[in-house]
Amino acid sequence: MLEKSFDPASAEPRLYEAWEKSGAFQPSGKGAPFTIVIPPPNVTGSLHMGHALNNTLQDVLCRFERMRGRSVLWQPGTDHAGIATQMVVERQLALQQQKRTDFTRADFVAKVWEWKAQSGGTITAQLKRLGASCDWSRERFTMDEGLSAAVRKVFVDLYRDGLIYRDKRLVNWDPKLLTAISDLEVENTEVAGHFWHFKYPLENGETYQFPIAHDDEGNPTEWETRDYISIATTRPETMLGDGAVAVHPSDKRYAPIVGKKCLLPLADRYIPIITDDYPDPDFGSGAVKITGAHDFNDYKVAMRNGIPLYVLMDERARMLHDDNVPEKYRGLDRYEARKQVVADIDARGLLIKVEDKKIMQPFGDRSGVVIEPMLTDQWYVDAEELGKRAIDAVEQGQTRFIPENWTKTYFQWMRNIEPWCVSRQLWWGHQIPAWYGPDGHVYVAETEEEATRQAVLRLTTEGYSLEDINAMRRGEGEGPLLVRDEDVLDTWFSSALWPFSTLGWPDETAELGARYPTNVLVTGHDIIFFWVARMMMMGCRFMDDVPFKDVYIHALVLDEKGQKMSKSKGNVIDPLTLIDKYGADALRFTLAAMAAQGRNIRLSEARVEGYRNFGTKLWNAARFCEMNGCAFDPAFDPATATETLNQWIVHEAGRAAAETTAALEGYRFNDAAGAMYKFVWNVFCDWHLELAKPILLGPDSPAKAETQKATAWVLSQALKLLHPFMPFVTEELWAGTAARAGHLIAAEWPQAPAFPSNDMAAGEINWLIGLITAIRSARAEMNVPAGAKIPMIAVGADPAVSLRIDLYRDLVARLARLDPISIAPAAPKGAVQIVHEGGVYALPLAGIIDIAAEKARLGKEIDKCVKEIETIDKKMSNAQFVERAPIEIVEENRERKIAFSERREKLAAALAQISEA
RNA sequence: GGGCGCGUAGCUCAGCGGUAGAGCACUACGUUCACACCGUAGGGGUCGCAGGUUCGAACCCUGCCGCGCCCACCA
Repeated sequence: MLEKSFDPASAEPRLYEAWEKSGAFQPSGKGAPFTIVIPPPNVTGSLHMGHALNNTLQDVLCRFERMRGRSVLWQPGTDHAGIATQMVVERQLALQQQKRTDFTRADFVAKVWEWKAQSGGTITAQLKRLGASCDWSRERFTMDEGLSAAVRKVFVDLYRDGLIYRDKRLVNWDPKLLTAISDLEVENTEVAGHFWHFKYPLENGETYQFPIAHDDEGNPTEWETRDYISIATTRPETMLGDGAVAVHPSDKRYAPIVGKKCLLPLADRYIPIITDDYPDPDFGSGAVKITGAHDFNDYKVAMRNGIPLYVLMDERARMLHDDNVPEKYRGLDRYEARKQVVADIDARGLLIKVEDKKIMQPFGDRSGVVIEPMLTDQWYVDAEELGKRAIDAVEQGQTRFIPENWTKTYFQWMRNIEPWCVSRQLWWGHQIPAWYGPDGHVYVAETEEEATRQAVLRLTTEGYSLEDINAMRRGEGEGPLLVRDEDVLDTWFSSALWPFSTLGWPDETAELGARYPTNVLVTGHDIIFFWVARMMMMGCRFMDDVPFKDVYIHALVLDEKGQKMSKSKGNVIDPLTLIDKYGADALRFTLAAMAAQGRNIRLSEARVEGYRNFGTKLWNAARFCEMNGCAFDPAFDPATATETLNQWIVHEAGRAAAETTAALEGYRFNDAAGAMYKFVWNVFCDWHLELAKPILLGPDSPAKAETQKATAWVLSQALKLLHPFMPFVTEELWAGTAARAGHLIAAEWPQAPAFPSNDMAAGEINWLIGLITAIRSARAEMNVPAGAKIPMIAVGADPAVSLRIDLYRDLVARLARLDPISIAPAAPKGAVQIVHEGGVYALPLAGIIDIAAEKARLGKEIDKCVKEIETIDKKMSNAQFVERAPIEIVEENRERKIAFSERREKLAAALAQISEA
C-alpha cells in the first residue's frame, strides 16, 4: 500500500543507498560507453545553485543513457583548489593566532591534508543528496598520487618540447596572497579615481613653443613657451620608476624636444623623451610617462625602446628600500607613497591639475585587492602553440558547443591567447618538478633522482669533480646539489588533464581506450577559458584527440530578480534548503524545466513548490491506480488493446515518450521536462484517469481488466520517462506499484515501437474531450450550479455522432454532469446550444436560462468565427498567397474557413432561436 | 573599443516564418469516493520602437531605445 504522500526526507537517503549498493552507478559493461567527467568542485566547496544545476543536468543525461542501455560512467572527483583551500586553512590558523609561516612547508601541507580528510567530503555528500549517480568507487582528487604523476609527466614533457619555459616578465601580482596569478584570475572593475597632470621640466632650462589654439583646419594659431613636458597619470607613485616619456612620432607639438631629456622630479634623474606608436596624441597631453616595471603597456614600450626598468615595490606592494626609491618614500605602502608623491610634486609647483576619472582597476578574484604588475620569474605555458590544435578541433567539428554561439567566445579567446602563467607562490598544490643546480641551471624531471642524474651528468662535463658533486649530494658541500623550485602549479593545470588523468593516463587503461574522448562536458560559460579551453589544449596534445565530443554550456543561476547570487548581496538560495523543504526531485525538475538553451535561470521558490506539487500529483495518480486494481502486468502488450480509451492513452504516451527522448538527445532539457509534465498532468491525470473511472469503478469485465492493465502500463512508462528528472519519487513508486525484479534506475528506456499509435482512437477521444470541455464551459458561463445535473440533447446527430453519443453517454454524463442525454431532431425552445465539431448540443434550461447571457455568449462565439473567417478571406483573396504559399497551407486555410463558417451558421441559428424565445 | 545575449500576459519564462503558449499570481464556482500540494471555468498580450524582406513576420534583415554579461592596455 502506498502511503498517503511521498516523504522525501526519509525516502531519499534510503533509495540512494539502495542504488549505490545495487551497483547501478557503475558502468554495466554492456552497451556502448557513455562517459561524462564531472567538473570537479573545490574540496573546500559546498553545494550552491550552480552545482545543483550542473549536476542535475549531468545526472539527467547519465540516467537517460543508462536506461537506454549504454555503459555509463559518470566520473566524479574534487579539485584541490590551490588558493581557495590554502586560504581556508590559513583562516583557521588565524583563529588560533597562528599563521602559515609559523610552520614548515611540509607541516603546513600536512595540516591541509588533515583538513581535507575532515571536511573535504562535504560537497560529495551534498551531491549525493541531489541524487547524482556518479560512480563513487572511482572518485578522484586532483592531488592524489595518480593525478599528481600525470601532472609531473605533462610538465616534463611540455618543458622538453619548449612549451613550458621560465621567464622574467611582468605578471599580475597579488600583494595580499603574495603570489602571481593568471590573466583570468584578474577582474577588471571600474572605480572612481583621479588623473594627475604633472610637469616634467626640460633639461638645462630648455624651452619650446607649444601650440595652445588652432584654426578650423587644425593649424596652430597661438603658442606658448614651455620649459616642461606635461604628462598625466592615474598612479603617481609609479613616476619614481619612469624610464622615459614617450610621444607619438607624428605628434608635431613635441617634435622640437624629441631626443632631449627631462627631469624626473623627486627621483631627480634625467630621462629621455622618445617616440613610440603607443601614445595617442588626442588623449591627455599626448605624452606618456613610461614605467616599464609597473605597467603592462609601458613594459612593452620599454622593451621596444631599450628603456631601463626601475622596480619600486616589494611583494607586499610597499616601496622598496633600494636605490631606485628616494629615501623618504622607502617602506611606504603604495597608496601612502601616492599621497606623498602628489604632495611633493605640488610643493615643487609641478602639479598642473587633478581630474576625477573613472578608471579600470585590476583586482585579484580571490583576494579582492588591487593587483600590482610585478617583474618576477615565473613559469609559462606556450598557450598559443598548444592552442592551435584546440582551435582546429573545434573548427573541424570534432568538438561542438551547445548552444552553438559559444564557439565564437571560445575562438575569440583562443585566437588572442597570451602565455599562461602557471606558477603560484603557494604551498598547497603540485610543486613544480624543477630543481636548480649549483650552477644555476634548471633540471626538470619527474623525480628528484632523475633530476640528480641529469645534474651529475651536466656538472661533470662542466668541470665539477665527482668528489664535490657527491659532497653536495651528501649535504657536505658548500651547498646542496639541487634545490627544488618552491612554486606550485596553477590549479587549472591539473584540471586541464582531468578527462584523461581520471581515466588512468599515463597508463594505457581499458577505460582510456574505450571512453576517451568522453561524450559530453556539461559546464557553465564562466569556465570556458579557465577550464574547457585548457582541457582542449592538453587533450589534443597528450591524447591526440579532443577530450569531449560535445560541450553543453548551461545557464547561470540567478535570483528571481536576475541578480547574480552572492553572499555579500545576501540573495543566495541554498539548494540544500530547497531540498529539505521540497525534496530533491522538485529542485531537479525545476532546474531542468528552466534550463532553456542560451538563457539564464531566474530561480524562484514558487516554481520549486509548483514542481513539488507535480510530484505529489504523480504520487496520487499512482495511489488511484493502486486503489482501482491497476496492477502492472509484465505480459500486457499495448498493441493488443481493444478499448479506444486505452488505444488513445498508449498513443499519447508514445508521443510524450518520443518528444522527451528527442529533447534529451538535443540537450533541450526544458522541452523534455515540459513534455512529461504535460503528459502526466494534463493528459494522463486530467483525462485518462477521469475517463477510465466509470470502467474501473464498474463491474468486472474484459474491458475493465484491459483498462486496469493499460493504465498500470502507461503509469510505469511515465515513471521511466520521468526517472531522469525525478529519480526518487519515481523509484519509490516503481517499487510501490508492483513487485519488480530490479530498480527503476536500471530499467529499460521506453522505445517508440512499444507505443502503437492510433489516429482513429486519438480522433475519437479528442472529440470526446472537446465535447465535455465545451459543455462545461457553457454551464459555467450560464452559471449552472456546479453540482446540478441537467439534460442534454444531441440535435440532429448524424449516424456517426449518434453512435459516439451512445458509446460515451455515461462518460459525458458523468464528466459534464448531465442527465439524461438524448438525441432529437431539433433543439427545444429556450435552450443553450453548443456547437462542437459540426454537431449541435442543446442544454434545455428553459426557466433558469438567462436569455441575455446566452445571447451574449453566442454573440461572442460568433464574433470569434467572423474574425477568423475575415482573416482567412483576406489571405485567400490575395492572389499572391494562393499562388506562392505551399499547397498544404492554402488547403488548411480552406478547411478552416469551412469549419468556421459551419460553426458560425449553427451559432447564428441558435442565436435566432433564443431571440425568439 | 570588440564580442555575446535579452526585451512576448501582473511575475518568471517557452515559442523563433503560416490559428499567440506554460507555470505562478488573479477572478468565479466546487464537501464529484487519487490528489485543496486539488478540480472546473474564466479574465489578461498592438510579442520594446521604426523601417525592410516575404503571399505571410513575435519569429528573418537594418536602425534606434532600454537592460545584462564577457573580453580589452587609452596613460
